[in-house]
Amino acid sequence: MQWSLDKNRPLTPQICEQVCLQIALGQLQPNERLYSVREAAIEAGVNPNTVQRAFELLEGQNILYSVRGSGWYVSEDISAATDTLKALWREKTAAYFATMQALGMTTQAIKNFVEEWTE
Amino acid sequence: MQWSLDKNRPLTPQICEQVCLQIALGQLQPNERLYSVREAAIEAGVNPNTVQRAFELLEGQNILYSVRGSGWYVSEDISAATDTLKALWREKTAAYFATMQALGMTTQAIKNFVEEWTE
DNA sequence: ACTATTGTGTTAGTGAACTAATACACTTTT
DNA sequence: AAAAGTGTATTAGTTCACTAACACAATAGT
Repeated sequence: MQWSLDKNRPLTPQICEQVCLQIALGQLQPNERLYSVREAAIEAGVNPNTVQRAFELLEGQNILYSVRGSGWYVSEDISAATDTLKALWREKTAAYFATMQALGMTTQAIKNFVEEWTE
Repeated sequence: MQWSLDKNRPLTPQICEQVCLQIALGQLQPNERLYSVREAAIEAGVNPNTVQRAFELLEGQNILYSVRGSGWYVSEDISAATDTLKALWREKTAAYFATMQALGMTTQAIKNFVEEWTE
């Protein structure tokens, strides 16, 4: 899997998010083995400890599980991953609205601004 | 002026943004004197050095100017402040779109999601 | 003139989030 | 059995953003 990490934001949550997304998109199947902590760290250009921490967080959410000496695997039930992804959408959007309101925009003004957005 | 600062984000840019907004809203008039660095620091619950750094950044953008021994003042021409505010809107929105796309959403999906948003 | 208040500069300390470098135990492969 | 690869744990170092505590110079109010 390929990583696109923003060096200016905390890496650990970014890794969590991208693994969640790959699972939700079906590009990582239930019980499929991930790259090892060391491999993924090299691939993502990040320290192995950071990957380890991210995977442990995902384990706590029942999105991954580990087998000592063998590797990390996608959980049998991927609903935790999709739920987390949806929660992230809401979270990021709420934060965006809060930020824009702090910059003097009303809810309706934000909606109009987004509607007219072209990238 | 009253401050609403999010402890979890860098304080300096937040201070800059809020001063910009107050100027753009006309609640700080051209050549009006701000609270002193020390006063503002107490008011915002922040270290004086942080306020100092924020004001210096705003000075570099021609939004504020300082008079040694006297205080900080709003620039005669407030267009820099309103320009900065609009730039911030674009910047935050671009970042939001980038984040949501990294979480698997298309541009159109984001627009729909925002349209239906209720807080 | 005196004093308080101002902007300004410097140095040191803190916490979070990583990086770096190991070491150890367990599996898998050979 | 041996070697290589794995998860896991620990300790130390780094960077960034901010806090903390001053010191100094210029202005304003008395």
